[in-house]
Amino acid sequence: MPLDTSDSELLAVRAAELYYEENKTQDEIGAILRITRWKVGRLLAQARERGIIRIEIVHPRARRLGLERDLAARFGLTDAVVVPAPLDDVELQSRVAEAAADYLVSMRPVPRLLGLSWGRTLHQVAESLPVGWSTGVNVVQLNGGVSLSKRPGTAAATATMIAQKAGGEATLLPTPAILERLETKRAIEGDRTVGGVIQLARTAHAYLFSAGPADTSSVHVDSGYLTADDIARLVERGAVGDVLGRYITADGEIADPELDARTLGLGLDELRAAKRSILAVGGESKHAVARAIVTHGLCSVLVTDEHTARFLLGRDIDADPLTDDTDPTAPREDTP
Amino acid sequence: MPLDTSDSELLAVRAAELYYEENKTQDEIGAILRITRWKVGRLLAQARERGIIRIEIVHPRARRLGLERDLAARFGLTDAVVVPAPLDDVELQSRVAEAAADYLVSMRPVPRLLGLSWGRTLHQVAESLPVGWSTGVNVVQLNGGVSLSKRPGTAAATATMIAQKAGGEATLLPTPAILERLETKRAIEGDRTVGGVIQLARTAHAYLFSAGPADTSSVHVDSGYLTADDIARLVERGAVGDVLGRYITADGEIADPELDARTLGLGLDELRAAKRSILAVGGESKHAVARAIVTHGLCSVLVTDEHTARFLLGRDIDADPLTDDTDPTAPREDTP
DNA sequence: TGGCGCGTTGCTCACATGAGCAACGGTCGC
DNA sequence: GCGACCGTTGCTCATGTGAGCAACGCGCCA
Repeated sequence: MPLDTSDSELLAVRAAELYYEENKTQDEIGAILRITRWKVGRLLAQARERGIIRIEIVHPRARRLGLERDLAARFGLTDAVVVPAPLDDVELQSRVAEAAADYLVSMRPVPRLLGLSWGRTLHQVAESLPVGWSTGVNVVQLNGGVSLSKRPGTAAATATMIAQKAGGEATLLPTPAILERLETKRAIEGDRTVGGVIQLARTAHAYLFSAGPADTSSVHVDSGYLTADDIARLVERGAVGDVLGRYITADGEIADPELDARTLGLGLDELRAAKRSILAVGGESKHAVARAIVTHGLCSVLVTDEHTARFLLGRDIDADPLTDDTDPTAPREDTP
Repeated sequence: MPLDTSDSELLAVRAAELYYEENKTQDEIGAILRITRWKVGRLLAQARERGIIRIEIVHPRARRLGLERDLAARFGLTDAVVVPAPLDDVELQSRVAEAAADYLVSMRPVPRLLGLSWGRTLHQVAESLPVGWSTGVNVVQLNGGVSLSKRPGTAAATATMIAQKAGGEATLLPTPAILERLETKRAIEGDRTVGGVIQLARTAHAYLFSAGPADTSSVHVDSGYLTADDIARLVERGAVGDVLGRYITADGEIADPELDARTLGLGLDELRAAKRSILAVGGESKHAVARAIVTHGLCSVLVTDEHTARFLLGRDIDADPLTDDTDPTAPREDTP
């Protein structure tokens, strides 16, 4: 039992109880504890510092502003959105998606043309967006997304849903994500319609995309573009995951240039050059690819979960959430 | 997704984050969220009401003032002390003991003579008391406590330790708790010394006692006064536990008058008549006996844990700790 | 169309609170 | 024993905040 602290600490606890649980004024507390109201104020300040008083915001849409600030500062992001991690992994995905949807809704200036990738996460974003989330926002797909096997058309559905809900038009890229032969890819690319879509994608005001892990749970394996063997080969080459269907290494480089050449859609450099590129990614399996993306400037806005955020910042699971330096030296833009 | 609430609720969450995590002023938050500062204040009030903002005092010596107030009101107690329940049961015991010690220290007017029972809990109370916790407080034992088997002398040690630490004298009752034969008990009681101690006990300014469950974990079984069979018989007669060595039923009556007649020490009626009788009891096994005591006026001050408190109030484990009606219609005495 | 009632909004004002400052008291080295 | 120093205390004052109130908009029904 720490004797030196117990004096003021116990008093601080009593003061905190009376202040926060009993809604008494500091003056009243002073009268009860027989100390001056200024001392009460100081005790409360101490209690807050020492973490005796824990204030938590319990809500599915809550965010972690401290982590957001840290992420933005560390990786030079325009913005970051961090949602508290729920226990459930499925819940986590949908919270990230919801947060991304919120971000889209409140984004200013409103992007007249939104470039869109596809995948599980983005489909959830589309579902989370309210009807009429904006007016006249058009959508263009950034990479091919005709599914070869299960769930045909989700890529197209995602894009059209987002556009529809904002009263806009969706321009689809109705091609495979990865072609078997380079010639085929070049030929399709050369097609005026397809070429036009990619050209249009380059003019988008904002990009919204996700990322996939380099493992067999990847949507590319699901869709039949890649086999488990292909993934294993990519991992050998250092791939950590994919962005717009392009597999990258931890260094942010293309893992397999040959494969990449057969991948249809916007290139990584074009993504990197974009002013507003929003990455929505959550879950432990995507930590590595998320790190590759943020450390190499492939996104300007990051929407993610608390665990991923801590991973990216180097302080893993633990780290007291209360020890967030509320130092206003790094003021950020408002993101209401 | 609740659409009607999301408007103000989401806004409230954002406001709460900025207010509690970022230490922004309501005015600043208003500027960020583009609402007036009054609306911010109202949103925060709403968030607090709805339990979106959870404020918790994380400290071993923390207390639950809301429950204390409720207990005092419900059972007509002079005072109540409720400590938050830790996961560990051993920890719980020592927290209750610590709280009882705190209560003793700050009790006003200082009792010049303190009547004392004995047991595991009270021994911990004695240990928790700081040296010099008061000046010149004498202690008198309330019931016999010579252990027949293990841990001889703890009863005496408890009393002397409490007295010593306050620079006072301890008057012991060096007799068995329960006698085998009624005649023996009467004979001992008739002894001038023993009779004098009991007489002295009747003049104590305050009583501090605990309670034991009516099961084989009872200190009476440990000490060899009762056998497991005895306990079983008592339970059959409706016993829920013991106070000052006397087993009582849920109705607050003596479970076995014959046994009780052989039990040495202060009687229950004398305890009930006392102005300041402090019961320190914690743990699930003692819920029943605690209820018997508080519902039948056998104590005027209750020191216990959160679970027991909720049990006594009828709202078991659950019950949102934030939904404590902070209605100041039942003002209580100060217990700094 | 015009009252009526209800919830919401922006305001005034009084009170609660935190920052900053001077005075105090205890401790240490000389 | 004496003065410098550091942490603590009680204060002033500016700012932050909540209660209470009038005005407003809105839906409802006559």
